[in-house]
Amino acid sequence: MMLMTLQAVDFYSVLSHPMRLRALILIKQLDELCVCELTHSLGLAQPVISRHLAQLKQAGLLLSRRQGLWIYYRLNNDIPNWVNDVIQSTADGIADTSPYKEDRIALNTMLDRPNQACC
Amino acid sequence: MMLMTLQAVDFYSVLSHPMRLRALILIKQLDELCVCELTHSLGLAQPVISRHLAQLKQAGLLLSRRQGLWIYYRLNNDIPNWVNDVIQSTADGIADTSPYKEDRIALNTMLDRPNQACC
DNA sequence: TGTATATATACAAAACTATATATATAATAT
DNA sequence: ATATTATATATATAGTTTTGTATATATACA
Repeated sequence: MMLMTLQAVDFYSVLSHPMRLRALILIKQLDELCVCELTHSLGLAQPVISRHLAQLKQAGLLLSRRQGLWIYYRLNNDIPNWVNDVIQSTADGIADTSPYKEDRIALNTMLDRPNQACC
Repeated sequence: MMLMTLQAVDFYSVLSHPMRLRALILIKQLDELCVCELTHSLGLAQPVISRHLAQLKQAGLLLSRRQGLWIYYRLNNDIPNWVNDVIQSTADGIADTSPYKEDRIALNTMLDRPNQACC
């Protein structure tokens, strides 16, 4: 598998939008989320989140897979080490602050998550 | 000294411009640089670099001091730990690649740097 | 097949960001 | 004082990014 060449400035640019940063932090914590879960957690219209996820994917930070009707997004691990370190430090630094903490809570209060064991 | 409250998304935003990232990486390596040294190294018009430096300073990443006619910019150390880690990882990851490497070379070939011992 | 659901994309409008140019400020030197 | 140099800021313009709305695609299921 070929290592992604990710320019530093493209990395910073793609995370310079509040919703993209929130999506990345949430996905990092939950491993994999579908578009509807992100739409619910972040309170965004569907085309908006789809476009932001497309940008994160195109930058090389996310990968996606389809499962039935749902498309699941997860972190790409095939990124330069320094990018991985930066994402880790950022998540460690901010995941328990607002609005990232509340995004996790919003996800947990989502009633009809696909593929979640009920009760 | 009061710890800077720096929002993650503002941090990513301010580094999402190629010239601001280059300026930060160069300043981190050289400890302190004046506007004319940055103008020379990055090949920018003076008002352009001044405005970018103002943005880095306003975000809390840089501090400045005047010495005679020159204004010197340096890293602010009074930033959240995770921000410091992110800057360190980024610098370690990219400082020896283009165009950051060449920026250092351009600085070294600057003939009339202020306050540099001659020969 | 047709209908429903999840997601993606196109396109125009709105919001935001960066730049060029001119001018202002602040220190120094004569 | 006046002139010079380094830097900062204002303003108009140009360029880029984001959004709302509508539409397209892909799968599931009757």
